[in-house]
Amino acid sequence: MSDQKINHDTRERILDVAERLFMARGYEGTSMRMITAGAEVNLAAVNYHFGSKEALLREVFRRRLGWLNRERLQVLDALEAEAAGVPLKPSQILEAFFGTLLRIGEDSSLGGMTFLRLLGRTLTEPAEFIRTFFASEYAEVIERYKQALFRALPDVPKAEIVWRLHFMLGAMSYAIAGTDVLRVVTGCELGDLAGEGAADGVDDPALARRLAQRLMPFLLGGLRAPLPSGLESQPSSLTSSSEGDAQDQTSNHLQEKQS
Amino acid sequence: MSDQKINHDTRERILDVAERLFMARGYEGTSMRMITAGAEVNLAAVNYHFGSKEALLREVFRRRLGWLNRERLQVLDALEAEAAGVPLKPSQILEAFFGTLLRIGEDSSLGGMTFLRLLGRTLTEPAEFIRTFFASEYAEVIERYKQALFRALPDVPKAEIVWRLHFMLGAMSYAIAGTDVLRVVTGCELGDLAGEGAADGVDDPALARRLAQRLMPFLLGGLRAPLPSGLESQPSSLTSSSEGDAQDQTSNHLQEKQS
DNA sequence: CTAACATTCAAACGAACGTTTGAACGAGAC
DNA sequence: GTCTCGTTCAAACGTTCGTTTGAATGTTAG
Repeated sequence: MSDQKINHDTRERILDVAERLFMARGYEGTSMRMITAGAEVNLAAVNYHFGSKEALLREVFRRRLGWLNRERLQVLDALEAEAAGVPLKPSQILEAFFGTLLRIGEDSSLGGMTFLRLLGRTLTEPAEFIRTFFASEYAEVIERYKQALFRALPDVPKAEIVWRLHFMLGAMSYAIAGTDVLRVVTGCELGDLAGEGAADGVDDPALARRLAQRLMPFLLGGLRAPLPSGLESQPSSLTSSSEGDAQDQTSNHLQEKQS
Repeated sequence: MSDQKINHDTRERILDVAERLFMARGYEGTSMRMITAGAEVNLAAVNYHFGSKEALLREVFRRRLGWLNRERLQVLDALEAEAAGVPLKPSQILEAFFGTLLRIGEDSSLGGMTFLRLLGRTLTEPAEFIRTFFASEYAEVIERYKQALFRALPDVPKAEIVWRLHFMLGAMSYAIAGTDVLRVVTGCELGDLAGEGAADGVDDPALARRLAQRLMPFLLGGLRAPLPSGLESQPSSLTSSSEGDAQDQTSNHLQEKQS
């Protein structure tokens, strides 16, 4: 078992190029010939090293998601250990979840903005095997953070928390991936958008920091918004089961006390 | 110019099937043979009636976006006329923008949930011509609502408003399109999620209503969240130009007074 | 009837797709 | 030297892609 990294040069070069191309053109929009040409390797190299195009995509993500999942669980563990039984504040949980993610964008050895944008965009890829893969990769972490949010907001219906977690994931995913729609929104008249276009453009690692700074307050505001009013007066079987608890509040159970 | 709807049967059937398939499998993942087989027309029919696959996709959207753009402008016009110079409340603007959109999901003649999900998913399609098309289709409406938000929140930096508009678009797009990630989030332990799975599943028009009810408070909460703290102390040239105004606030300029 | 027209059809086009093959290469062990 | 083994290579595999063609069809007008 000396060192098995005899020829990881080709492998890594393929992974790097695939990561960039999948980000820019999507899975179906990227051909093996684009990848191998970009990596300056033979066409057969992908199938030799990874087996198939699908397996290549999985490996592109596995290379990065290991760190992300580990770090997210670790940060949450540390927070909960430090709290010693006291429920965490929602802001702490969001910071752990989204802050850890956005740190990827600042560190090119973790994938940088390229992988961050790939991650955001791939969550909406329609291909079946991609969604299956992500479901299995994310399941444990999502579950842990969901439970943490349940404990942090005991008076909020769990279904509401799940919805809002979903909304937050969407805002983040979209914010990361959608440089184009952002340009549509901004470009109409406001081309300067606080540093956009400065430095290295969309690959600027500082962009991740700025993004986090903007995104976190938005997410927290959304998570702690007042509950929808007509929630309990829904006509049909809105509450199918196990939802009879704590559904009759109207406003500020969501305020976390400012420390 | 008698009536030019001699044979819109084939056209409409193709558009319906294409809409559904583009939603389920994406643009690149949908072949002309799937479309024509599903619509039970000849393979050449698409090229005969629409010219190309790209033109077909554009027509799929044009068929629906006309109403949406018209309605959105009209609702905003009505609101501003009624207000007679007084700035609108953010909640009114969001209701006009997102409420109009979500109404599509309740009305199958406007496209229903199928088109709504297609719309959400297509915003993140990587193909160049799709983004170009959307940019031109959305530009006017986005600009109008952006300006309305600027007037509604005069003390908030414009760049911040643009960012948050972007976040809101993302949360909505994702919430609509992402039934799968939602299932990952929910399916872990909470399979009942307040009516999910009831009635006709994801195509249930009532889902749009429930979604709107959940989404609007979240978006409002995010839009009116406190501004990020370290905004003005950014090291590099964060404010490149025309951003010297009203950037030094910290908290509650965003509260709209409750009426 | 015929002529003109819009539409449908089966068949084929060339290009691009992911994958496989079998020979060639090159370093290390014996 | 030879043999081995991991890797690279050019070439081809069979399939599917979007598009085009030209004849067949049905409808309408003169």
